[in-house]
Amino acid sequence: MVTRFPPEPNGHLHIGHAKAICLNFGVAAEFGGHCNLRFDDTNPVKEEQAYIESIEKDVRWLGFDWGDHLYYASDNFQQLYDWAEHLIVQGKAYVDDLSAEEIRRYRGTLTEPGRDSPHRDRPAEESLDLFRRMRAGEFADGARVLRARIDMASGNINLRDPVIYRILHADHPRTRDAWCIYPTYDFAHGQSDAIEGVTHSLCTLEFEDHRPLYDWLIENLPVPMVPRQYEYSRLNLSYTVLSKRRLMRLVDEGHVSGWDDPRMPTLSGLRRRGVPAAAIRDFAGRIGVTKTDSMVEAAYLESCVREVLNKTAQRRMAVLNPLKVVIENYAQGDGEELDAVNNPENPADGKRKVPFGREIYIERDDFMEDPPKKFFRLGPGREVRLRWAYFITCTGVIKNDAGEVVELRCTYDPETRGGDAADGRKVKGTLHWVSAARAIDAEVRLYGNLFTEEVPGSGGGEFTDDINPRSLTVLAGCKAEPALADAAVGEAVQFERQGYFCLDAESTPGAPIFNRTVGLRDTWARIQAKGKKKG
RNA sequence: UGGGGCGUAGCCAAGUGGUCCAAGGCACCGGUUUUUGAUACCGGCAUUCGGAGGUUCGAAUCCUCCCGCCCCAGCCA
Repeated sequence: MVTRFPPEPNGHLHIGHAKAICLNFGVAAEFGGHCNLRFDDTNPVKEEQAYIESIEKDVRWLGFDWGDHLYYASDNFQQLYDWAEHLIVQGKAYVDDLSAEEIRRYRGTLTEPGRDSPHRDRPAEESLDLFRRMRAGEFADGARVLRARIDMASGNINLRDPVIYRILHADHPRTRDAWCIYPTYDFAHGQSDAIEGVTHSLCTLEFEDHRPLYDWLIENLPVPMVPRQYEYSRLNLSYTVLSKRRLMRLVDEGHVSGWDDPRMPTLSGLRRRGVPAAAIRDFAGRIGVTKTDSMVEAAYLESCVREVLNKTAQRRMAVLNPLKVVIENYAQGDGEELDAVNNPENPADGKRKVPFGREIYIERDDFMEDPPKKFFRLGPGREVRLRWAYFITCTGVIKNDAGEVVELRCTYDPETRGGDAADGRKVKGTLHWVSAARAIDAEVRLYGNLFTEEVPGSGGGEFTDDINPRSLTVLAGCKAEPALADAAVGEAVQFERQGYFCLDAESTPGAPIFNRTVGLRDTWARIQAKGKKKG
C-alpha cells in the first residue's frame, strides 16, 4: 500500500491537515507500505517556496517521516504534457478558444445540460498545433485552454469537458519560467498518483464528484498503474475555522498576531500554544475516519492534550494574581528550601528545591473574607496547607482605603514542615504559593476560544462577526517560583492547580512569557457556576 | 427541476440479518482515593439506531416510500 499527503503550498497546515497526515501515514504504516509527501504545485500564482518549507517542518514536527518519498506534481510536468498530447491525438481533448466567461455560459447549470463549444470538434492536428503554441508562449493568459472531451450533458459537471491545461505566464517556485501552461488539479493529481505508485488516494468528500473524472483520465492514459481514490469527511472543530481562506483573513485583517498565534488551529499555532504532537496524533486517531459530516467539540482535543501533558509535564508553582501573605511567627531572614516533587505521575523526574520565607504570595482566588462552607481554601481563622511547605492559619486581613484586601497575616505550624501534620491533623485545602523574596516576575497569556459561536458565521453574518473579543487575556506581574527561570521555549510545565503552560518565544532574558496551553479540569469553578445559576 | 454523498446518545464513533433489549471515547452526573477541588479508580448515562411501512422465526443491519443535512455550475485545490 502506498498513500500520499498532497498539500498545495499556498498556506500553512492546520489541524484538519493533521487528520489527513495521520490518516495517510498511519494507514500506510499499518499495512506495511509508505506515504509520500507530494506538493500539489500546479498553480504558480498562489504558491510559494516558504509554504513548502513550513509544511515540511510541520509534518516532521507532527512526527512523520516520508524518507526519500518527497515529490512534486511539478516533477511530472513533462510527462503530464506528453499525456495531454496523447489525449489530443486520441480525439479525447481539444483546445478551446472560448473565454472563461463563455465557457461558464456554455457549461449549463446544475439542472440544465451544457452546450458544445464551437471548437469541440476541431481536428486533432489543429488542437495539437494550438496546444504546442500555447506551450511555446504564443498566447496570453486565458486566451485558450485544453479541455478533455467527455460529455457536455453529464449530470456531473466535472465531466462537462473539464479544463485540463491553462495558460499562466507566472514564475513557478520550482520550475521558474520553464512552463507557461499548467495542468489543473484534476489533470495532475491522479496521474501523479499513478506515477508515484500510489494505491490509495485518500481525499475529502468534496472530491467525490471528481472521482469519475479521476478514473476517466486513468483509463484513457497509458499510466503505469491504476490508483484508486477514496473519500472521507474533513474535520470541523467547534469554535474555530479550518479553511485556508478564512485563516488567511484572520491573519491579514489583524485579528490574530500571525499564523502561529497560539489561538490559531494551525499546527504552528498549536505548537506555540504548547500542544504536543502526540496529543494531536491521539486526537486524530480517536475521532476516526468516516464519511459523515461532523463537528468535533474543542473539548475533545483539550482532553487529548491534558492526557499527554498530565504524564509528561513537570509541575511548578506560579501565582497568577498575587496576594501577599506575611507569616508572622516565621523568622525574618533567608528562609529555607523545601523539597517538591516534579511530577507525581513520573517518579523519574525527581525533586527540586523550592524557597520558602516569611513573605509569600498566594492566589487571590484562594482567599475569601466571608467564605461559604464548601470553600476549602483560606479565610479568616481557617487553616490550609501550602503545597510542599507548612499549614498556615489566617489571623488577619489588611485592606486599603478602597476596602480591597491587600495583604494577609498568618501563622504557620512548624510541626507541619513538608505538608503533613505530626498529630495527624487534616486540612481541606492545599494552596500553591511562591516566595515573595525569591519569586521571578512573569507575564502569562491565557487563551480562550477564538470565536463565540460553535460554527462561526452560522448566524448568517460574516464569520468574523463571531470573533471572541476576549480570546486573549494578558496577565502582567505574575509571580513564579525560581525554577521557572530555567524553562525552555515550548517545553510543557504544569502550574499546579491551574493548567499547562509553556514559555513563549517572545520571552526575553528576565522577562519570561508563559502561554497557557490548557487549564486543568476545575470542579470548583463548575460548582461555583452552578451556584450562581441557582441564584 | 440535475449529479454525488450522509443520517446510531449533547459530541465523535463501533456495528452491514441472531452472540446488539447497540462497543469505546469526549462531555455530563454520582461516589472512592488524594499534600494539585488535578490525576487515578468505580458507577450512571440510547427498550433504541432520521421517519413510516414491508420482508423475515428474527433487522440498526434487507426492500419501499418519505424527511433532513452536506457537496458540485474556478482556466482553485
